[in-house]
Amino acid sequence: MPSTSHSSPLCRIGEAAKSSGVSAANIRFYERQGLLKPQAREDNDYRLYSDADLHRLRFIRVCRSMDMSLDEVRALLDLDALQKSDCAKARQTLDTHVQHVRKRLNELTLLERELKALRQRCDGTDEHCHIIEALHERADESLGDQPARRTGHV
Amino acid sequence: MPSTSHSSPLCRIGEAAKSSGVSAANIRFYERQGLLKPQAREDNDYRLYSDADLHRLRFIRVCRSMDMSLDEVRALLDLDALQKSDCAKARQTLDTHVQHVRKRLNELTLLERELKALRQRCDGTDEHCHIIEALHERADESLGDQPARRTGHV
DNA sequence: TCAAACCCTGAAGTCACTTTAATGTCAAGC
DNA sequence: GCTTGACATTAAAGTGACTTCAGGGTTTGA
Repeated sequence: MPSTSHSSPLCRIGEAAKSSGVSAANIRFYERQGLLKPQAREDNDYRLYSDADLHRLRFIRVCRSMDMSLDEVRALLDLDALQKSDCAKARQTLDTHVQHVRKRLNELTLLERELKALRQRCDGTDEHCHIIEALHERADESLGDQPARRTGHV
Repeated sequence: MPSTSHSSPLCRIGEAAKSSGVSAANIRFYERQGLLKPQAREDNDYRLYSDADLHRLRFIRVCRSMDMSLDEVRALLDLDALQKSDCAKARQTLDTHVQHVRKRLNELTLLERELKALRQRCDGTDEHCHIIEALHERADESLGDQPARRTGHV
């Protein structure tokens, strides 16, 4: 039992995981990353989370669900802790992030168009596979152009 | 007079990198992953790539630029090597991939909308930062809903 | 009493790379 | 002959955001 006192709503990591939608392993990971510390530990070293902790955890999850990097989330949390609510910085963080998302969105839109075109070249009516064929053609075409690599982010 | 000898024009890794847009370190990485082997080695152990190798490398790059995983690329290369041109499997690989891309595209479209809305809540005219405020609200709202995690792919 | 379900830690695995470190090769210039 | 610099080699570690595993300890309920 975490605590017999009804006025302290502390919960263990499993409960925290369930209520936040973040896995226990992930919560521990966030702790190692310095994003979240349980308010207390039981005698047996079990982590105990307060409502404020759970809120912070959900805050992190909301940001992550918006594809912000942990560094961006950290920035917002720190900003928030300053209590100054430095609006300019928060807006900048968000603007930068929106740009990332938009860039990736454009890339994917173009990509979907390409894949659709590629897919249409082979509808099964032909003996020969035009998809692999088309990829070979592209490999030949791409003799001189740019790398066009992914960032891994967004 | 053009040479009648059909000696293949082999190049070293730096040249291969330049001509394919894939970094030398990345080419070595692909080799470790079993995707590409240089046709030969010099006496000093320098890798030597043939035109066919370079084509294969560009094939890989084209697939990667379409966000296929290395496993998907491997599948296509293997399929191609079978010479059977198993169209059904190629189509399946592509269809699965298209689905990934589309899913991610939808996610990002919704995300952009959310971020725009979030961004609009704070235009600097107010003292208090509504962005962080809004994130806190969302954290409160999200008490009961699903994790909504990313796959890391696409 | 005992098994299932929970918790702990540290370490390794994932993906697609990049970076670093330490070493080897080779042509050009002094 | 010697140095400089651009290339090449390897193994190993770092990246981000986690997950999974190994090997324990603790709690809970039948």
